[in-house]
Amino acid sequence: MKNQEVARIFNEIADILEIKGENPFRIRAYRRAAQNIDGLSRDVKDMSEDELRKIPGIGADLAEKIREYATTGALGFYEDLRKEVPSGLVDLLSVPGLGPRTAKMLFEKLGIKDINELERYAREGRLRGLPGIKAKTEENILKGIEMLKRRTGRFPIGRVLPIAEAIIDALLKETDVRQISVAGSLRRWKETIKDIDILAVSDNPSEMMNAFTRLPQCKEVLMKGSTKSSIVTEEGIQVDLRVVEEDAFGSALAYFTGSKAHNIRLREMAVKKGLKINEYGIFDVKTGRRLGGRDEEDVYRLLGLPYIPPEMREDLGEVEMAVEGRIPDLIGYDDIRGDLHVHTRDSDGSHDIEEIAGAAKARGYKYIAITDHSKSLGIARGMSAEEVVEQSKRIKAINKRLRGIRLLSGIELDIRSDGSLDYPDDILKELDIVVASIHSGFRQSRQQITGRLVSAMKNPYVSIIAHPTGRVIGEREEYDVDMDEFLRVARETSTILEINAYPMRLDLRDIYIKRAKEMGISFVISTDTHIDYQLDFIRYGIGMARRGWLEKGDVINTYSYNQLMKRLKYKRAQARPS
DNA sequence: GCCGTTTTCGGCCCGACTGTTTTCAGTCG
Repeated sequence: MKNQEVARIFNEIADILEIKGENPFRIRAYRRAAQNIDGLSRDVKDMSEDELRKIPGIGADLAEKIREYATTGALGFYEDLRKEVPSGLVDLLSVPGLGPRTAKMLFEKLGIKDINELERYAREGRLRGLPGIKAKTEENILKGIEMLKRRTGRFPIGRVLPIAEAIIDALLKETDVRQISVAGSLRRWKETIKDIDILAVSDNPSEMMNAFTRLPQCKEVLMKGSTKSSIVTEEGIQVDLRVVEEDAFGSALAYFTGSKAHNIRLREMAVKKGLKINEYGIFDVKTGRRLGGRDEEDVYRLLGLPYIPPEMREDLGEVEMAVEGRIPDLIGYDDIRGDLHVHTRDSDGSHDIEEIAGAAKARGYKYIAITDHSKSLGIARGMSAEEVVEQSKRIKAINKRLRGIRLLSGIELDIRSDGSLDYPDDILKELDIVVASIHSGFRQSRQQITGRLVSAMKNPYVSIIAHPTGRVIGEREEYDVDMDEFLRVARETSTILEINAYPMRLDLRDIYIKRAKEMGISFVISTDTHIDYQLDFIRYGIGMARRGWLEKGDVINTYSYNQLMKRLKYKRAQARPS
């Protein structure tokens, strides 16, 4: 996928143009284009010039630049630009508090052209005396460099959300909170999170600030003010708490939830309607009168739009959809009726079948599928064909005893590195559900990997492809799937695609979900549970599904048991020669 | 550089904070 490369180059162009002091709107155009390309599910190198120009923020010029890069592997404009500014100088912009104007000035006055030189000059006290720089600024630059050095990057949402919830619980318990909510990318359920934003209404803000900075989770207080404080947790995650007036809670929540690009779109619309939106409310520009802001809905209502759920607020077409009144009715966090990817002690899970069934029933589920590993996965104690047959019989017997929940007998079937499957069809056809997935040969060529997935989907008994891209967030890249071909065959064979809710996977990811949905593909949201509490991971999968704009009907494990069984049989019936 | 119920030029989101200033520039989200 060339998209990430193109996005990186456009961002670097924007950095260089900033240092050069170019037109800020031109710079913004590059950044917006970079962001929209990064969020694209199709590879730009497969897109025609016309298709490229349909991407918001891409006009004739940038479409041509993308094409040049996609076809030649280089971009002349970028290469020329890089000759004008030393590459280390661009890195200076990553120092918090140091922007393009300062970077340029440092280069021109002192010849500083990378972070190491900057640090040396600052330590020696040789920055002070430059225009606008005294001891304090010098100190802040050193602090910024320190922060950069121990910057921990982004954390998977599965690690961050529980921390945020624990903090909110503690604040609810210990202080006089009227309203409280997470905001930021966490509220949008992004797969990775940089910091936690919490927004609250309180009669006693200073009490909140005290309680917040004294939390057991707090390792370091970065700043503490009367309505805004920041701390760092044990895990190295920054948490910001802001207290606002009750009348402005809605507009502040919209503002701090973002995304920035989404907010900009809303404010552009507001300007055209003679309105002004900020974190304090929605105002009539002419009269200065405040029109709303208590509830988040006010913001959208006053713009004449339907409410846009946080998970959609990425400026990836949701504003246009809202204008047309076509915001989808997203799947809800309580809509799942069963988990269709669950392991037991028969392979590498921690519970026996009845225990995990009980845990699922306790969560209100109506069914679960037992999908232990097949034999090729030796390290996970994969089951032989005989063992699967035996397990399937056992499940049928247990089903007769169980009340209130049904078990599907299934398998997580390994797609071997040569593309063959672990069991013959006459075993598979006896199972209720077959979840096929890749666990080996991750580095094979695009052609090989895609070929394996395609041949698995063409098997009439393969119901679902689990974790289709194989990525592990922060650890393992996606393997090289030809997504166009993969989705085409999924559609053609009525194969269901899994959204694996395991927090380190979240696979399929949002951008592919959105595209698959447009093609009319069905999904399942599953946890890949190995121990009972992992059943609760389902919400991360739902968050991802909502980011992919899925509705309840797109997801088969929102169906009743009977509907579900009908859908599972559908593919087998399709494939049968008439 | 993009874009158009203010269409092919002339606009382009909004405010807070900080450190340096004496009215503001730079940076950030």
